[in-house]
Amino acid sequence: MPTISKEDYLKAIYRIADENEKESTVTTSEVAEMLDVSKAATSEMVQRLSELGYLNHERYKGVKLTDEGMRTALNIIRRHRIWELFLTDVLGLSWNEVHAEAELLEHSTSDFLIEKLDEFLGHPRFNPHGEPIPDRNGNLPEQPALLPLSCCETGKEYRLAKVLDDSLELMNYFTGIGLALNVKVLVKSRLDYDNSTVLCINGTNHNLSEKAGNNLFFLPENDEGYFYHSRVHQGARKKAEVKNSKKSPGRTGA
Amino acid sequence: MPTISKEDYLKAIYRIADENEKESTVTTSEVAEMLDVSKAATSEMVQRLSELGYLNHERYKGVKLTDEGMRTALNIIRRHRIWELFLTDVLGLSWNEVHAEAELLEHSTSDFLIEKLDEFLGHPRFNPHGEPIPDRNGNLPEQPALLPLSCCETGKEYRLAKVLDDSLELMNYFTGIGLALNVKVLVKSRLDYDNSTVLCINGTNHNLSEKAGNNLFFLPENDEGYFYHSRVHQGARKKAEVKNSKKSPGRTGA
DNA sequence: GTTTAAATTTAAGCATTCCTAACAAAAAAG
DNA sequence: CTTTTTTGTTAGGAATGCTTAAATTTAAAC
Ligand SMILES: [Mn+2]
Ligand SMILES: [Mn+2]
Ligand SMILES: [Mn+2]
Ligand SMILES: [Mn+2]
Repeated sequence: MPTISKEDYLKAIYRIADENEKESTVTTSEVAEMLDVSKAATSEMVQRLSELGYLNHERYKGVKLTDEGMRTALNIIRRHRIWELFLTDVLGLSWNEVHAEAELLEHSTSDFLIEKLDEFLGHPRFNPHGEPIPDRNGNLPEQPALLPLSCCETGKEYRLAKVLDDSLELMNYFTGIGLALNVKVLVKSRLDYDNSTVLCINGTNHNLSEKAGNNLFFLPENDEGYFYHSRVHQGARKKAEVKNSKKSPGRTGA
Repeated sequence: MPTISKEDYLKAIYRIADENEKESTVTTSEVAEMLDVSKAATSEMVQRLSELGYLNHERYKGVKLTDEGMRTALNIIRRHRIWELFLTDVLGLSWNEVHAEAELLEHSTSDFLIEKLDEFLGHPRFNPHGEPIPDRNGNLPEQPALLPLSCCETGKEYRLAKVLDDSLELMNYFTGIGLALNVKVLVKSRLDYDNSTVLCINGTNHNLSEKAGNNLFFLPENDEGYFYHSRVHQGARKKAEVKNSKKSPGRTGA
C-alpha cells in the first residue's frame, strides 16, 4: 500500500518503460519530466522505492520495476482505466474529461471496490482511449500491433485504435476535429519538411504535426470491418446486461 | 481546496457540532477523539484552520465553523454521502461496507463529478444510513424529529430512520440482527439498571446497550405508513429513470 | 585523451502532519 | 478558597515530499 506519490512514481516508471518497448531501463530525468517534479526529488524517491523492493536501481544508470513493482504499477493502471471507462460509459463524461478525474480516484479505490466496478462494467478490456486494462492478476488483453500516425502510409485508410491522453489540450483538439475511437481516417499526404501529416476526417482535411501524431495509433482499415475494441471479455457481456438492468432497486418502495 | 487532513478535520468539527445540537462550540478533545489523533495535533490544526478562515477559535474554549468552514464541511459531507448511496444502489455494496470507501473517495471527487453522480442518482436526499445529503448549495433536506432508542417508549412500534455509521463493528452487528432502514421494531422493555433496551425485530428479541442504542434513530410507526425516506427530490425521479435506462451505450456496436 | 556538457546524486532547507513530553489554564473536588 | 484533576497549548522531534544549489559521475566533443 504505497502512498499517492509512490503510486504515481511507479505508474510513471511503468508507462515510460512501456513506451520505450525494448531498453526497459528508465532514467531519473524521464520520470522527473513525466511527473513534473525535480530530478532531485525523483532521485530520492527512486532510492526509497528501491529500499521498499519496488525497483532495482543501478546508480547513475536507471531503474527497472521488480516483480512486486510491476504488479503494483499494473494494479494502479487497472484502477485508473476502469474508472475512466466508468466515467464515460456510466456517467456520460466525454473521453477528454475522464483522465484528470481518474488520476485522483485511482488512489482512493480498494481492490474490493475495483472488482465491483469491473463486474458492473462487464470486465472491460480497453479504456475510452483504447488503452488496455490489466485484469486483476496483471495480465493485459491481446492487442494487434498498432501504427503511430507517422507510420501510416499516404493514400490508405485507417481506424483510430488508441490515443495517449497525457495532454488535456491535445485531447480537446483531437475531439474538436472529429477524432474518436474507431473513427475512419484517410492519410492524404505527408510533408518531408517537418514530417507532418494531412489527415482526412469526415471529409475535412487537417494537418497534424509529428509530435501530435505520435499520440495517435491506428489499425489499417480492411474490408472485414474488424473492431478489436470489443469492450468486454468474451462471455461477460450477458452477465453485465442482466446486472445493469436490475439497478437502483429503490429502498423505499414509495 | 484544503488537503485531505484539513477536510477530515472540518468534517469532524461539523459532525460534533451537529450532534451537540445547541452549544455548537466544539472542543479540541472531541475532535482529537473522533479523528483518533493527539490533542496536540488537533490544537495545531485548529490554529492553522483558523488562520485560513475556516474556524473561529477562542483559546482554551473551543472552535466554531465560519460560513466558509460550514460551506466546505457540508460539501465534503455531500460528497461522502452521495458516494455511499452510489455504492449501495448502483454497485450493490451493503450499507455496512460503504462508509470506509466513501471516507477516501470524498477527497478525490471534483464538484463537476459530484454533480454528475448526483444527477445519475436522481438528486437523492438521504444516504443508505438515513443521513441527509446537502444539496450543492449546502441546504439540507427537511427531516422530521427523530428519536434515539433511549427516548423510544416501551410497548410502542417504531421504524428505523437513521443509523450513525462510525463503527463498522457496530454496523455489522446491527445488520446481523436484522436492522435496516425502515425496518419496524417493537420496544419491549428497558432496564433501569444500565438503561439498556430490549427490541423485537422480526419476531426475535435483542438487548441493546444504551451506548449502542444512541446510534439508532427512529420514527414512531403510525398507520399512515409514512416513509420520509423518499430517495429522490420531487420531480427528479422521472429524469433519473430515463437516464438510468439509456446507460452503457456500447462504443463498438459489436 | 582531455575537455566540456549533460545526467545524476547529495546537501541543505522548507512545509505538512503527526507524535510524546512538558507546561499552562480552566474546571472540579475538597 | 486552595488543591487536584482535566483540558488545552507549546516545545521538540520525526517522516514525507518537495525545492534549489552544489557535488559527482557519465557521456559527448574536440
Ligand atoms: Mn488516463
Ligand atoms: Mn494519480
Ligand atoms: Mn458515512
Ligand atoms: Mn475522509
